[in-house]
Amino acid sequence: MISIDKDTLDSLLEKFRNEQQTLLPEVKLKNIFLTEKLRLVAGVDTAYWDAKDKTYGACCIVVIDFITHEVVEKVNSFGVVTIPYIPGFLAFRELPLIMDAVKKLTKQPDIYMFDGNGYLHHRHIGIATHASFYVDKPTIGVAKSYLKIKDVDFTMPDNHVGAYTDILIDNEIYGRTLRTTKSVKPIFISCGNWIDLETSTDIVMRLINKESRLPIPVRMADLETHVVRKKLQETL
DNA sequence: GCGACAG
DNA sequence: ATCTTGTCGC
Repeated sequence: MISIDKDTLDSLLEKFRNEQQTLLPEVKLKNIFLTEKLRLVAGVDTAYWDAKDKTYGACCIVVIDFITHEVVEKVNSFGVVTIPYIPGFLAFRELPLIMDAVKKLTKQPDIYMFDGNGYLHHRHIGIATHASFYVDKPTIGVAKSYLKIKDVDFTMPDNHVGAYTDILIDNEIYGRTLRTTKSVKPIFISCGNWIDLETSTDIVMRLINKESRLPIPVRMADLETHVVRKKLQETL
């Protein structure tokens, strides 16, 4: 339902590329925290629907206790979404609602996990990395499918929990596939910012249960967006 | 023109 | 992402 004329879209893309280029030098793939001290992990996801010739979005953030896996807090935001989905520019579509939700948090997460890529991006600024500069916390990218970069495919990991294969492009590790559940498609993990890939993988694996191949915070945020959307479709 | 395409 | 039921396999 989103329609933008070509010139407007082109100028937007130009602006988006510049912002990604500007942020790139600030990305640091080193931990700025101790895993042993992690307490609150946030999962972020967004759902969409069309109504009245407009596209709406609902963003949910679920904060989980890293040790007990208890839900510590849930917040959401919603509204009209005007930026279309463009592969490689997901952050520009989702960040507005994400930040509206972040502002409602009363607890401050130690780390955020996003539904999408981080460093595993043609310019290394996928949504997880991009969002880190706005939430000012370490982030991890967790994607359910692979967005091909420079025509490089990924190698399927072995069929056992914890198996992984790194995604090497131009002699650099962009991210990795990770088998979180046996006989289920792997997910794609990548650093967001201020964290390394080993730690990202470790944190994700420690938040997996038999309910889903996705880590608990992201899975719960995903489910929550569906609940919120249904409620809003009946109300609004 | 055709295929690809995080969410 | 979203539209959608049953069904094959571990």
